[in-house]
Amino acid sequence: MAAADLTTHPGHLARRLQQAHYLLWNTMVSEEITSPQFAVLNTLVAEPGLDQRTVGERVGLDRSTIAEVISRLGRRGLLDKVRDPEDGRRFLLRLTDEGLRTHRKLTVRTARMNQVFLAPLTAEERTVFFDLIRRVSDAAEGLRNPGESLVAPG
Amino acid sequence: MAAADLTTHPGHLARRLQQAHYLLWNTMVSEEITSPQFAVLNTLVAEPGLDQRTVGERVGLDRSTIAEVISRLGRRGLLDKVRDPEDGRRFLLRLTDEGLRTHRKLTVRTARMNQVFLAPLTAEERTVFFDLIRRVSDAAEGLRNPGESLVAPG
DNA sequence: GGGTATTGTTCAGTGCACCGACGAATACGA
DNA sequence: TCGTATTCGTCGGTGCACTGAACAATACCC
Repeated sequence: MAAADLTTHPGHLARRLQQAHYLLWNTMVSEEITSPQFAVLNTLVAEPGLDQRTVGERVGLDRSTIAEVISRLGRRGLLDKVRDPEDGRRFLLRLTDEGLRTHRKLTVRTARMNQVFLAPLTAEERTVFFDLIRRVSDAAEGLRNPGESLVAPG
Repeated sequence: MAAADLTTHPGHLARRLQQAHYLLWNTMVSEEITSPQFAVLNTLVAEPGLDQRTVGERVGLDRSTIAEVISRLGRRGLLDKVRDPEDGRRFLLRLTDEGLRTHRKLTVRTARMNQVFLAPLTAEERTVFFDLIRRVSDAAEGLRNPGESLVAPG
């Protein structure tokens, strides 16, 4: 059987896109704080006091991964975890002052980086770019829990 | 400072897209062979006897990562490494019969998976989707080695 | 109120992905 | 030809990402 052309394989393209982003992030935004870590900071700016699982849901990370990311942010002193007094299973998360400062600083740099990253595209193309990726991702995500947002199951 | 909207951040979208793909791959293609591993098999079908670094270049992986991927494929008996008699630094890579069989089987499944993954998009949208992602990735990759493919430096 | 189910977190295991440093082999230049 | 530079592969370290299993706390139902 002949070899396939990887440039028409969305998975391959998705990986390359993420690598390209990773690279640019490292040079233009931060070598310490990663993009997923920034996503967590950003979520906690919008909604302070969320529990760990919900933060993971917001940024699209599973339980194990979000636990590690949060542990790193905690070690760096960017957020605090406290047990929820109303539900002993949860930890409530809140940014420290240092965490807020870091978020503010990185927000500026991230905006600059996105400009560079998207520079090859026109304004209309960027809109299409976002729309197409979101539609594909959402559809695949929907295949994960069949019937999740449909009528109540049997 | 207000929190940013992650749905307009290409890095966040790229990560989500790759996760969605990873998920679908796992359920529709293989739980043992991953997408990067398939990319390596595919490259060696097209160009048997490549050395490790070149394979990495073809699929977009750095030396460390490609070494691990190839080591796993070797452990599974899907490829062989032999020292290049003409250049003792290199290992030449070649698929085993088992590797060829695996590639053939996964090629079929991968095509099916891509159909499902891209189902939300029309034929024209898929073309645009590929084009936009490639342009952004290529441009970012180009920022990595400034002047690499330009006129001779200095 | 007590047993069962669910939920939040953690842990172990696997795999991708990067960087920087190292050793071995080769290529090049004085 | 000899020394330096480059190149290929490896190794150690960090971080993301998933699964499955374990554990504790809570919720629910008889």
